[in-house]
Amino acid sequence: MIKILTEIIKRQLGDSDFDVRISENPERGHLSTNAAFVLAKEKKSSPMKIAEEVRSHLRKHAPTDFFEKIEIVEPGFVNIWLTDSAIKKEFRKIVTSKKWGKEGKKKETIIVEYSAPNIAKPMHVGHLRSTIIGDAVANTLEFLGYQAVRWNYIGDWGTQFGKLIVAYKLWGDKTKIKEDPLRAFGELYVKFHEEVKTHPELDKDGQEEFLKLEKGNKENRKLWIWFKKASLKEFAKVYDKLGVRFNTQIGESFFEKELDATIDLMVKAGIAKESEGALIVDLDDFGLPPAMARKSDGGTLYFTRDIANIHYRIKEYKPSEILYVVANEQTLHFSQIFATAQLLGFTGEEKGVKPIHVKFGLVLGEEGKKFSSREGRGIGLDEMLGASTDLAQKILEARKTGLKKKELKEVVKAVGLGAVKYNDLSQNRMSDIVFNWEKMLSFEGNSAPYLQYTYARLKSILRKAKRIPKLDTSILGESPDTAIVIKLAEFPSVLTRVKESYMPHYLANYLYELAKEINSFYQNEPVLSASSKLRGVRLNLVKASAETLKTGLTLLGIEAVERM
RNA sequence: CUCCCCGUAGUUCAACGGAUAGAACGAGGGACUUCUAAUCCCUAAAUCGAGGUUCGAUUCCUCGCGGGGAGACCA
Repeated sequence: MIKILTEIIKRQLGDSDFDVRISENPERGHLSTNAAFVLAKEKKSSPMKIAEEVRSHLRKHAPTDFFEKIEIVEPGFVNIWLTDSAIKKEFRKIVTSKKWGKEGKKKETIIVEYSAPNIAKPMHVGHLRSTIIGDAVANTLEFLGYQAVRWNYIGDWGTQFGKLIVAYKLWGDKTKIKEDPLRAFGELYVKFHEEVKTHPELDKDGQEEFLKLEKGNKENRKLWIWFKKASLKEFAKVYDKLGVRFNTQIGESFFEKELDATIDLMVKAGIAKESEGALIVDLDDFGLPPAMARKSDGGTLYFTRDIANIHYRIKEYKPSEILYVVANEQTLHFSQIFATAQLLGFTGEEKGVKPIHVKFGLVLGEEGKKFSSREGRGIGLDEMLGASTDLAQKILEARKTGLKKKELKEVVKAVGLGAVKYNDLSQNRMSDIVFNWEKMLSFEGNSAPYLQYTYARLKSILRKAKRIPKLDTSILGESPDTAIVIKLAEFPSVLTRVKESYMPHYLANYLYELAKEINSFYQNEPVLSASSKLRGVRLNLVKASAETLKTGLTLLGIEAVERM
């Protein structure tokens, strides 16, 4: 409905960045738009005049019997009242659609790189952000019909492995690694960086060991394979717990063979030059510091591999967009990658590929400082999930839900995990998150358990109703009922917004608003005991709301539970 | 020194250039014989500062201030 009106205005008056939204106040109708202001600025005309045009175009091109009233308010707002019949029709559309908001298959492929842990370091809350944001983005893209390539770009190459090899040779403990590889690697990593402070020559040793690894040294190669295998196994467990999946886990090492060719490409294109023994790409024209493609000892860097990577991705998948769901701190790196890719002719207007850094703020410790894996600080994922599920367990047991053991376990898992995910996804991804146990473990108010609880309550009503009658809108109730229909009608445009901005918190916020409205609704308006016709309408309303909540939660990677 | 992100109730966050700046937690008050009180209803409480652009600025621009991050041989 919102999309239809937006389309009409766009077709008649121009494709600009205005919006049609639900009015905040019933005095301003059901819907309102700022189109007149936006278009007036472009056409250098007066908003009031354009508003008149908007009104007449809407009247002419919308389905018949759609508007009750279209009002123009100084200095150019357009407020729309829909007819009962238009609202009923929309309601019918929502109820009869197989999955409300889902769109048909599209041809575009979009690569989403997310999670991307380093095998020499344990995952921490920072990786968690990338993983859940990326997962939510990829889910939404697929729901909207795009081909999403879920890519876990494993950090399995680079000087860090030289360092790890040095550390292992000096202090490594085989049995410890076998017991808990990620913890053991983490400890070695921390130890190395501690020792470097007093023995700076270790850094050089690390670089040498990495160079040996790059050149194919057998012993280092063997160690590296062992480290990688052990880590991947642990990662798989984590992803399983999180309920996250990928299409590919191709990591940095995959591009090892292509690095010479990539460097060649840069040299031939005339964008790489020698400097102090290293090879650098000058990016002055982009206002960026130069990027290093090859170290003075001949070793390669993250930058080199990412260039090879973007080249490969474009050739292999012909994507329309490549999303890098990576923390804010790497902004400079991606600016350099994107600039270089453009210089090499991989991307650009006419190529049809848009690389996008979907960046997000850091997770800061409770004291507001960065978690540093070099110093071994930070909160582990297990610790977080553990605390969260423990609390869910405690609350559920106290509630005497009568759930069977097996079901209880599943609900505990869904609630515990959901709370952690939602805590992250409900916030604008740009801002830093100050890690806060109290907030993360808040199962009230704006939280995943609130949404899950709302869903469970709605399902409970539906269960008690036994049968959901076919929708008969002849008496769609007044304001509280129609307000919810209109809220449901907003869902598709929310998804569009998530796609355009890659901000899943718009969806989280929408679900919260919807849940609040429907909660308030059934608190005040009887469903089961309403007169038979109204009961039918309301049951359908409850059903549609429940389904939309479930769809939205699923897109966020959060499970909806039937009872809790 | 340069660049990037952020700055909104006591706290943690919303507000896609729009109309009266919304929530949650916390504080105070109220609602379970009635579809699960992880709920609902009510009250108090905020835009870092100074300029500018605009019919209209929390939002855009400039300059400050404060916090976080990044700045060639890590990723």
